Amino acid sequence: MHNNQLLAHDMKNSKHNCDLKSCFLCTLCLKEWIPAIDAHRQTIPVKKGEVIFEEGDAVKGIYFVYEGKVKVHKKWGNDKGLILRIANKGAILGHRGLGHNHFYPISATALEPSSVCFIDLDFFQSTLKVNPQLTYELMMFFADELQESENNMRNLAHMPVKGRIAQALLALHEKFGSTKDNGIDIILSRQDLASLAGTTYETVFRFMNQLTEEKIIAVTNKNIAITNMEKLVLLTKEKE
Amino acid sequence: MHNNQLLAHDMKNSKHNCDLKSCFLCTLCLKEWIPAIDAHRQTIPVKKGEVIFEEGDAVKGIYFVYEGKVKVHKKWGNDKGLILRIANKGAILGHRGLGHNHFYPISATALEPSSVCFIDLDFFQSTLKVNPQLTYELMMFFADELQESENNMRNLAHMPVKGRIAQALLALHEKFGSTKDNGIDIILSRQDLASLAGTTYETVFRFMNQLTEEKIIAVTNKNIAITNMEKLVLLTKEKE
DNA sequence: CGTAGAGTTGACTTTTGTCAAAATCCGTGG
DNA sequence: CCACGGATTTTGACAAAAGTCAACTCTACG
Repeated sequence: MHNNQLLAHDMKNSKHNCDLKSCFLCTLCLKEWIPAIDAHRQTIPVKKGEVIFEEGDAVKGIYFVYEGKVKVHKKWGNDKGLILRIANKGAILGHRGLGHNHFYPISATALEPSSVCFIDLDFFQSTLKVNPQLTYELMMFFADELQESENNMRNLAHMPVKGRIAQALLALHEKFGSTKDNGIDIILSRQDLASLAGTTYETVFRFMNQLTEEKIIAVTNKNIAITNMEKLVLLTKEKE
Repeated sequence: MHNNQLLAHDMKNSKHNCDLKSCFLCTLCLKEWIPAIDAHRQTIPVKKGEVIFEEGDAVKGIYFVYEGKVKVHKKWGNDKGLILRIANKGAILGHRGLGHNHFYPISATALEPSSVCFIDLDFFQSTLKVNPQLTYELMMFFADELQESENNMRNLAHMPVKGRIAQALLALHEKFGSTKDNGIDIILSRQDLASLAGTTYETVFRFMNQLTEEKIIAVTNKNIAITNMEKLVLLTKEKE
């Protein structure tokens, strides 16, 4: 059903009718700029597992997630990595490519079939120039992201793995909400979960088992449900 | 000798004569705004070890470092912590207090006798409003900081302690340069070094010894000199 | 039906943190 | 100038946490 919306978007691009709430840019840009945005926008469908851009690529522009979920991650060696965040519908992507380094410092890979909107850098920067309010909001957004990132840094440095996994699960629950059967509304491989918590596959596996035995979570068919929020929260506090 | 400059600053604040290069705001603000800045600026001397603001404090404004070095850190429990960065002369401080959370997410503590400039939030925000260029630069600055922070995150997650310490030493050398006798131009307690590398006191201690034995660094009177840059760099690459 | 990738498990090693105790440095007041 | 108390430094023994490796199973999917 959102698909229709997207189609409408692409078909008659004379009219700007994307869901305002789902696009950072749209919610903030000037009314008179909207037709220009439509002309410069490119909607790109991405398959599950498809790479949208990769660490080291030259920055060509920025993206917005219209539909689906996209992981933003950094590589480490060839198998390991770290997921910095998961971009949901409406999120901005590739903004780390602003700044003075003109290569993406991170990769973006779709976790599910998704649809992203691409806006080339030149145009985006002109938009920023004519719209200080947008620049201001973007700055605030960066400030918030920086805070979050630094929180995560501290956790990574001092919280034991178990706590980090608990934290990751709580964050996912917070961010993606739950389905009717109370499961977190996202399906992640154990590998991705490991990358999110900054640990290894096997370690995640074992702790997930342990959490299940302790009836803190319940896993049914790849879907994780939190059954004892209090205990999970406690785990993030341990050793504080 | 820079002291004179600061004194001049305070004495006759009708004239704006701080070293432009040493103040983020000054280098970017509008000429006509400068007298207003002077009127709103407050130069504050801080003693070594003195806390400039603390995690959880309400955000009153932002700071610039005129002179000295200030660590920006997050607490964890009552003894441990994590140093996020060390602000040098000219650096902005407390900008993390922008964003939507109106409490500082971090603390700032002077590492040496320093002098900081305080600008209240209201005034700073009005400056941003009349000066989109400043907002833009600030956004870029945030983008850069975010990149750096996320780099550090990955390192914290996957680089072994030895590599992180090596990394920290290299970063310090890069940032603070060296004195004539080739030592890194900053004096840090082992505890601070530990917090910077995200590890414990004793671990830092042992590795510093090891690095000294391997003739990679040399420590004389609290001052650390890198004597074998190549090997140090190698340590940061291990296991990649 | 076979293969690749994800999940499962156990045994083992290494790294790193913790604790505790001694040694040393340093500023202050006598 | 010295003695004192507190902080920092130094060291060792030990424990726990977490990663590595290897093998085996399951499942989806062409």
